[in-house]
Amino acid sequence: MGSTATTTVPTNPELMEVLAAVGAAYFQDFAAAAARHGLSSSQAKALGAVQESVPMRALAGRLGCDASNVTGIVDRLESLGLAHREAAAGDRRVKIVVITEQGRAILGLIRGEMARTHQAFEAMSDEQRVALHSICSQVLPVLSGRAVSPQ
Amino acid sequence: MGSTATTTVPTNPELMEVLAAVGAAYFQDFAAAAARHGLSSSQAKALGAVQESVPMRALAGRLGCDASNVTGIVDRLESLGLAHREAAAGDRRVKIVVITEQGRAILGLIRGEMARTHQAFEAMSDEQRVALHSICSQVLPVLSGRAVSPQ
DNA sequence: TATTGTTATACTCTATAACTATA
DNA sequence: TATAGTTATAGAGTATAACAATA
Repeated sequence: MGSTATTTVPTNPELMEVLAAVGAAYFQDFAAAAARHGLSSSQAKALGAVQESVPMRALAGRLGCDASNVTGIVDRLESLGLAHREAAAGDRRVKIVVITEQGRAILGLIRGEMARTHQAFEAMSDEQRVALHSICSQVLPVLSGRAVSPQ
Repeated sequence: MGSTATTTVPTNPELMEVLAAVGAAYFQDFAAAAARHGLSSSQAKALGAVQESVPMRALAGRLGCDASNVTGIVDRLESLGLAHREAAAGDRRVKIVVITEQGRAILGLIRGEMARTHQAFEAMSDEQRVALHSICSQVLPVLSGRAVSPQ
């Protein structure tokens, strides 16, 4: 296939539109897969963020929310046996969130069951996969505010 | 530039990771810009979804939420003078949400003030813009469940 | 004094169910 | 009977402020 039609360079608004649509669709697929395992999208997102053990405070940073919210989210993960709190070595104030084996298993299931996402990926050529990954990797530091500051 | 390093084809998990990160960063940029204008991200998303007039029920579909939520969201847009309800011609049950001039202006401001997003786009080459737009457009129908059904 | 985690509070988003007015 | 929109209700996410324990 590969159309040879006019390849006009898309404008910022055009790019924003498709990017927003793809982001929303991806998120819905994620939320639906999480819901099938009894997790809200926030809980599932948190589960993904604790694949490596992390203090409560740092987890709030990763999730982009206030630290007070993390208490409740981790409470629920803990009550479901998907993660637990451990005391930190040096500082008795901090608690470290550690994912359990069951938590890791559920996380793998959720990711594997994002059917539409996998379907979308499988519809892509190798060239497209390489291009998408490269563009996202390049754009991410700027978009997330972790770019090298200008000047 | 353009590295000639090993261009390994990324796996599904690798693609999911960068895509999720880009989507989350984009959404945060959007929510922050909306908040500067006193709108929650849901309200701003709804505002973007009514650029063309749409019945309440259809708006719920576009936002991917239950119809009962739309009442409150449109209530707030209406109280802010950003949209209003109109009676539909043929069916007296349906109400059509219409964006106001002020609503359109605020929407334009919000989109224009997504600084990180624009910064990210401006860091992209024309080739990358074309590739990203084309990939997103191709992938969107599958990801959002509007693909041609197999069989 | 500052920091970590928690609790209390309030607001928004969300889904479910029941209601109304139309069809 | 079915549909569009609303209302009531309850659960979860979120931020702010205040608190206890620790640094």
